[in-house]
Amino acid sequence: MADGVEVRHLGQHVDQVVEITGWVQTTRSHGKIGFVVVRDGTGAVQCVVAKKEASEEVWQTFADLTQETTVRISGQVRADHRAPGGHELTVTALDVVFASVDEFPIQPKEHGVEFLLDNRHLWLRSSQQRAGLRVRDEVEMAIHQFFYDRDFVRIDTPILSGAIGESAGTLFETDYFGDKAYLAQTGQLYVEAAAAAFRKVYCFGPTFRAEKSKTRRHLTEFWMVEPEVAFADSDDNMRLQEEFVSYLVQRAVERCADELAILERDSKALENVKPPFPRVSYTEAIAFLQEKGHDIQWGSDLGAPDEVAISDQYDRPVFVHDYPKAAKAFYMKENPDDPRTVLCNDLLAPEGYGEIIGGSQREDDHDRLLARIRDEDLPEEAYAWYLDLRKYGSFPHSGFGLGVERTVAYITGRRHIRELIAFPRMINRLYP
RNA sequence: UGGGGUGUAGCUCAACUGGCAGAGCGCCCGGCUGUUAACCGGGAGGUUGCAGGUUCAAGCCCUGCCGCCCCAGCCA
Repeated sequence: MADGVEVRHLGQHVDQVVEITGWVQTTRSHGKIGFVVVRDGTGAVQCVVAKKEASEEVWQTFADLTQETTVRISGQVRADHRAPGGHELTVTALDVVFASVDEFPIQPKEHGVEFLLDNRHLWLRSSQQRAGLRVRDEVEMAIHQFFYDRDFVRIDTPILSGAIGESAGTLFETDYFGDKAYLAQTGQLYVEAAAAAFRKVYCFGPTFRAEKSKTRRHLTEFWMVEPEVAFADSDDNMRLQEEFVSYLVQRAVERCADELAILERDSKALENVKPPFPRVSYTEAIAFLQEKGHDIQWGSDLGAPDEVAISDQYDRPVFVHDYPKAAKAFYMKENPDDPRTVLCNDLLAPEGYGEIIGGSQREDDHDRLLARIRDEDLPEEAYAWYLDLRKYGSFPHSGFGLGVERTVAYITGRRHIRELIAFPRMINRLYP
């Protein structure tokens, strides 16, 4: 088994006889010549069986193949322009490793979304799904590389916690030895603590929101990367974000050209994604939207159509910064130049992908933070340790959270973020 | 939660004004030596989401319920 060849390396074995293992993607039979396309996880190759040249046994095995049968094939590698991928295999031996005992549900044709999600465990084998998840893998590797290269320390934050986070109504509750525990909806508060230990830190992991959202931009379980930097202000924070997002996008463009082609993503739309990104204050954004006829007043949060109208003005992601205090979380630092607002930013991706980052400078003053916790009626005891960070050598610091699925959806041009996670969790989907 | 849409064969969809429930793909059988979601001929495959109602007659009309999709809100 170990001496087999991966399909992606077939070009190095032209005219040699090699063995491959994989799954039957399609078969086409013509009476005395047959074609079987085999996918091995690294690529797909067309294998040719000619009745005149193959043994009776090989011919009969070929005739019985069905979609997704697991096979082991030996054959001679030939360069042939008629074959997808440029190479094909002239079959000399063909063995069924495991039969595909029923009709494979997912056929090479259109299917409905519900059916595909019910069969997500099988849908993963499709070329566009494979391509999307490959880009995700590249982006995740790029995330770690970016921060490792800049001396950030990765901190793995807890998934189970007491009541702590942004707003209580959207937490998944679970039993914890007779007490209530909640699934994390952010690692931010914990990386704030770690920032005083390592200066530059980030966490990366799943996060859970019990929001009853039913949009193409929401999952109940999604992955988020959250850097936190000591002695960084809001402007430093936005500079880090534009450098970070540009790095992720360019990494995918450079290293996932094949995948983006399979996804029919025009990478020209991504080539402009380089610093600096445009910056629009919330107050400027409201003026712009009112001029465009949107029904919106200073003080209310931006809705999805508002965000689209703003991001449509630019060829790369755009920052909207310094939102009204009331529209944002309790831990954000008040803007000294305009106390109605806090030092924060969203990063809006182009083409209607919406908010891929939310970030802010954190409130570093103990008494102001305590006042905000009381204003919002949050359980003070649960935040005692968080307030401690402002008692023992407080420090200016900023950070942000980037949603992995939204970012990869934007990069790949997929409409719905549920395709960019292997097993999406949504309000009405816990299977498979 | 609100607005809009939708539910028919394993899958994707048709079925005129209420009048015999159909096609393509997949599957099975047969044919074909260069196919690219091959093609040609034949076959099997149905509680039209569920429960009521109107009617000589309901996939189609009415009422209720359920599922799903899209949009909005919430957010990354």
